[in-house]
Amino acid sequence: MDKRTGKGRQKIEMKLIEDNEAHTTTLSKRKKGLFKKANEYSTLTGADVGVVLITASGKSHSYGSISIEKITDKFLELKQGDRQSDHDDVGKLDVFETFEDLRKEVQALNEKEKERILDKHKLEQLEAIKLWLDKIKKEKKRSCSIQVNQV
Amino acid sequence: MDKRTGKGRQKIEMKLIEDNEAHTTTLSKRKKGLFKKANEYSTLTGADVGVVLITASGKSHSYGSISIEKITDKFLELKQGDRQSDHDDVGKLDVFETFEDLRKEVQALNEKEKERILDKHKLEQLEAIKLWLDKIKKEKKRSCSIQVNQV
DNA sequence: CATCCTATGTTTAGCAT
DNA sequence: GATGCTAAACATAGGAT
Repeated sequence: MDKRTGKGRQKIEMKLIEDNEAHTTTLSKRKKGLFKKANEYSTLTGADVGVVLITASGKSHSYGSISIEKITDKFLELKQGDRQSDHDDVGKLDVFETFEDLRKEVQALNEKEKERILDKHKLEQLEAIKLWLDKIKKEKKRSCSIQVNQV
Repeated sequence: MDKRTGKGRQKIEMKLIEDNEAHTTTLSKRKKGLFKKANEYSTLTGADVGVVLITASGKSHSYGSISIEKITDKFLELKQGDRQSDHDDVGKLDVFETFEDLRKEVQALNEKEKERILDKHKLEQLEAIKLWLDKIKKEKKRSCSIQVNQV
């Protein structure tokens, strides 16, 4: 057979694709590629890396540079004892820090002078929540995923 | 400077590299790329995907993706104020208990510049990571079969 | 530190086995 | 399903800003 008939990689739409037979291979390849990237990152940096996939059908698959249990334990441990929040040295979004900040602010609002503390900054934050909710309401379709970059 | 002097991507050895300044950017890029792959996989398959990195220095970074429906459901559920629920992490209930009250005040002051400080992205991240953690906890509770590939 | 750029290494969509 | 192939899409090392 002519080996030159390959069409080469095609661009695909970044949205939910049916897990039909035609796509099964592609998805399998991507999972493999994802785990490979995780492994490479671990190798290059020496970091412990864990990847967990929970499929729509409820099956879970994971990759761990050590065991995924150890990864999750470590992670939860870090989160639990995390008050100092010094887990971000590459400028990524610190979700927990953000959350803690937000929570503290809200508690402060509850206990103290709401009007005073409810300054422009916090208003904008809350406004963002509102905007997000509105946005979600509009987006009825799934195919969207949420990203998290944490500490 | 001549823009055409770029050397292009070079092949690197797949081994631990020192996290010196020269490599910091590269590693940061790889982390970003890894998370992007995870996001793409989630988008294409609809699976929930979580990635955790724990660096040698003990700092953690993570990515998580969850379907927009789950995010929405969870968020609305939290908004309703289920105090008895066990998804008890870092006091998020406090946040949502006061959310409605605060939101009203926000609405009253609706004419502020909207997207500047805490963008909705961060909140999405916040919710997603917490949901993922909840999911992991549940998995651990049920002793659900998480497949592990040790390397 | 983030981001842009280039050139090139790597991944992978679509087919076929 | 896994593997092999091609070629286009994509990721990224090195360097500059």
